[in-house]
Amino acid sequence: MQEFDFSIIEEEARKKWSEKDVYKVNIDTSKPKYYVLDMFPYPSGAGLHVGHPLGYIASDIYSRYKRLKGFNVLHPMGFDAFGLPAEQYAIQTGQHPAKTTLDNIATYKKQLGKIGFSYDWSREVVTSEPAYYRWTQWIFIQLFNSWYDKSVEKAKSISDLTAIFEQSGNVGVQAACDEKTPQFTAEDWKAFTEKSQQEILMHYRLAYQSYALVNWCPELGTVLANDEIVNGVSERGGYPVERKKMSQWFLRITAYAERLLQGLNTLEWSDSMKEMQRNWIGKSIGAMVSFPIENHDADIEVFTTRVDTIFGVSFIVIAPEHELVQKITTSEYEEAVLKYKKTCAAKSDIERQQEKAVSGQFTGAHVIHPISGVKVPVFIADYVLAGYGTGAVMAVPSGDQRDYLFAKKFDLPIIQILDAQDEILEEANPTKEGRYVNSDIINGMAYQEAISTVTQALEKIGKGYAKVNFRMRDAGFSRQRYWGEPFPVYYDKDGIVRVLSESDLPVTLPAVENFKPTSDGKSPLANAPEWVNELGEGQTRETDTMPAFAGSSWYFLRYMDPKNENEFVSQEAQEYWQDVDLYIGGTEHAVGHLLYSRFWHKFFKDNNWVSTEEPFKKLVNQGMIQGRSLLTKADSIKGMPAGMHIPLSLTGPGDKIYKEKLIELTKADNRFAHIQPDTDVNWEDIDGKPFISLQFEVEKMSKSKFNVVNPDDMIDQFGADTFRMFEMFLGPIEAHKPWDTNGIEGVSKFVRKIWRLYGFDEAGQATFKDEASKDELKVLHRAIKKVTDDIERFSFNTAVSAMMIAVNDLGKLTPLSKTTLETIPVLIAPLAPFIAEALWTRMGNEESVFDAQFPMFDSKNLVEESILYPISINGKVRAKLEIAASLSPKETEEVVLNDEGVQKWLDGKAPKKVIVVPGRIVNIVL
RNA sequence: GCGGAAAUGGCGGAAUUGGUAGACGCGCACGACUCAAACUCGUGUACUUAGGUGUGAGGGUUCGAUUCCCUCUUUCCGCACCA
Repeated sequence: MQEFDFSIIEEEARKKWSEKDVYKVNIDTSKPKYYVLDMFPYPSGAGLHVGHPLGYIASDIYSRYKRLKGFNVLHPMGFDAFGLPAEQYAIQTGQHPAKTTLDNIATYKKQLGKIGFSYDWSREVVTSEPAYYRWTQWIFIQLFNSWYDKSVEKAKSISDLTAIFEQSGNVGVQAACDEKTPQFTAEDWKAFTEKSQQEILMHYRLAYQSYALVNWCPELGTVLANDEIVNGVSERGGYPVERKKMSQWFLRITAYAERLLQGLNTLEWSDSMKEMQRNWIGKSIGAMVSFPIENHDADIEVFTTRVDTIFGVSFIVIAPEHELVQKITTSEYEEAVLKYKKTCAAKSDIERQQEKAVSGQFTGAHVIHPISGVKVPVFIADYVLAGYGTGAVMAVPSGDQRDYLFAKKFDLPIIQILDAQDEILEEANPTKEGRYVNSDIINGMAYQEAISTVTQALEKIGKGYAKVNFRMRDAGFSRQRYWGEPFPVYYDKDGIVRVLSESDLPVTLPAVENFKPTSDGKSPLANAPEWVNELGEGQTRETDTMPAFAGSSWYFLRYMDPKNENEFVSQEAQEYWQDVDLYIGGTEHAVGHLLYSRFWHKFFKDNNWVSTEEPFKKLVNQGMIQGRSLLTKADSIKGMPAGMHIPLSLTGPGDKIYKEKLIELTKADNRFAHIQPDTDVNWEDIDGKPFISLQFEVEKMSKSKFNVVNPDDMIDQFGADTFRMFEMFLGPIEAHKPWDTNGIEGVSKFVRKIWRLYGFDEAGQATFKDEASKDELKVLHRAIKKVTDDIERFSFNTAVSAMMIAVNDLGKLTPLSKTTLETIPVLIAPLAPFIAEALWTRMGNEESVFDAQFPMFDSKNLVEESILYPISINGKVRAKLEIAASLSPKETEEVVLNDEGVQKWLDGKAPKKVIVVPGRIVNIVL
């Protein structure tokens, strides 16, 4: 009998696949298309650990399955190669990021190759290659040359807009634009200088430049997008972030806010993922209300979702940074207001969030209630955020807890406005129930009526209107970094912003010697003056670069037509491949990449460059594979309450570490250099050899925790098929689960059992019989049904289990029939491609197993007799009993309805379906 | 605080539409092979004294609930003074 050796069959299968170019995919209109996409990785220096391939294995199983089912499957892979780590590494080592990136890509491809993925590598995309990023730059130019027409909810060319301006100015234009855009007539427009015209157009462009408060990270020397900041510090590195006013590029994603929100309803994404995007977009329906300022010719505008509570307003609060603060503060309060503003400015965002104490300052100013005419004081307080709504709120202490606390502290009136509001002596009651009281024109009304009555009253006097507000901000698109796409932009001698023409693309990154930002916050590209000035005539290039999400916002389209030099994707390729049917990746991109991609895709749709409104139909988020760390207990080492991570190799017998090994570790790892083994450590056995005991913990895999498992080691030891199936076998694809190498033996055994079913003789011939027995067919078809169902519903762990059961059962029936032996390889091919190909070849097939047809389940094989049994009650046939397909007939020999069941049934109250088991009910179809 | 997901043996987990709870694997125990061990193979393995009890806790709907509804507890994830 020929022994199973995974290294031989893997080699053999690889050779066959590459000779036959099995994974090459082309447009084929005779077959339905299916597009399976992985979130492409950032090629970091650390390489892959066992957590990374989880999603790739799942997508590979599904695309192989779809292919065997007759679909033309697009399953590409590439690299998201621009980004901060490569640049940080370059600063530290002086190595060019292009080189380290290429090295890392080579490592990744080698690792991915071992696992046996069915990628069509001829379609590989690397975002940092000029042939790719020229199209990223091209898309930027298109965004720059577009505006958003709200009247038709669609992006249009900027030349359409200038035509309108020349005709009739901007009065009738419903555009997504800067709210401070001045109004002008056609005559005004024509009289403007070109520079002024360009400045006005900046208020409309979908890619525009603006001075704005941005998130500046001094440590990284760059601006960060909102989603790159976590808890007030940078996502990468955890450095503090401050607000700074800078000239920056932005993308007008807010124009698409409503469409991005509505589109979510059409997607097969997890609820939590959609909810995260909804929260980020943050739509709230409410009203704008203007409160005229006493003794000033100005109003304070507030946004509120509860305009019905307007008669409960007892004061107004504006953010300390609000632009009216200086203007309205009376001389009496000037000093106090200034002092308060200073204490607020000194606080970082985190401090401001953690600070729960109520604080604020009266400005001395008052506003007039627009309906009741009551005089109301104006305060500043940092619980009102400058960045949301108008940076001002109307305070209703009876209905809002923050307003309530503020009113208590400053001794302001708390007005009950609804009869259902009780207990407002203790806290605010935000109810919408009951009838309004103390509320002028809406007394006695209910919520809905009150809202519309107040809104209409405000509209009539020009002091308010219904308004939808979004929390989402426009996306900052400038980074002061080297390793990113240069903008196809320059400034002419008059300082006017110009984009290059398409024929000038790509704008390639210049060679620089210093990758650090300049001390005044300019991008490292400013260190290459020749490049900056090479256009001549006093023209200078933009030195900022694009953020990491630029290249990843459209890469999935490039895979459709990766070599095209004339278009970013051809019409033909795009019309065939359409969109991504299945997208697999982590949840960390919930509001970054996945939102920006949807935004760009909608922009492309407006221009008819793509044919779908959404890029990713179905999204599956793979969970994290956690590592098992060994660490010291809380009280073992002074100053390390969280415990100290210990490499497994240094532990003694049992879960403990001896003194000499710990000293070894403190010397080898400078993170622990401060530990004094004699004084800081509570040794457990001073008499014999001192040690401290350790505990296991399940946490994220990371080098610093010594809990990383390398997939290469696993594959060398157990083979790729075993590795793939074990990763799936760990649990549901979407769950977080700990890696436990012990369990891999079970899967390894299973692979060897499959091999043994073929009973290979000395000559490598399988032994089989002519006819399949009924038992054999039953086992086989039960497996076909279960594996098919499980793969369809992404339950790959149970699909592996189903195959294990089948192989165990078939093992008892050897020798098997030829039919069975030819079916098995195709059935397991998605899960274990190498052994599948090996067995397929050994059954005498020239072509690859992936050119075969996935086996069809035939229910005839599952039962021996008829599957319908009549049931009679009182001599009358009332129903037919259907045996569940997976049950064998003998299990349903005795069918008895219990008394209550029969009675309910006779009363006509029986459920539509009842399932009966031995001695009980199985499945009654009425 | 708000939103989302979840809680099942010693462990990872299964139960697809409300129908035999604990599949499959690990671990453990016993047996076969072996001088012996490892490997491999086989058998058993939720708890429990017969009876019974069991899917985080309590209640409800149902002939029947791990599954549906209500209340609560805990864990993970996301957002967080959003007016």
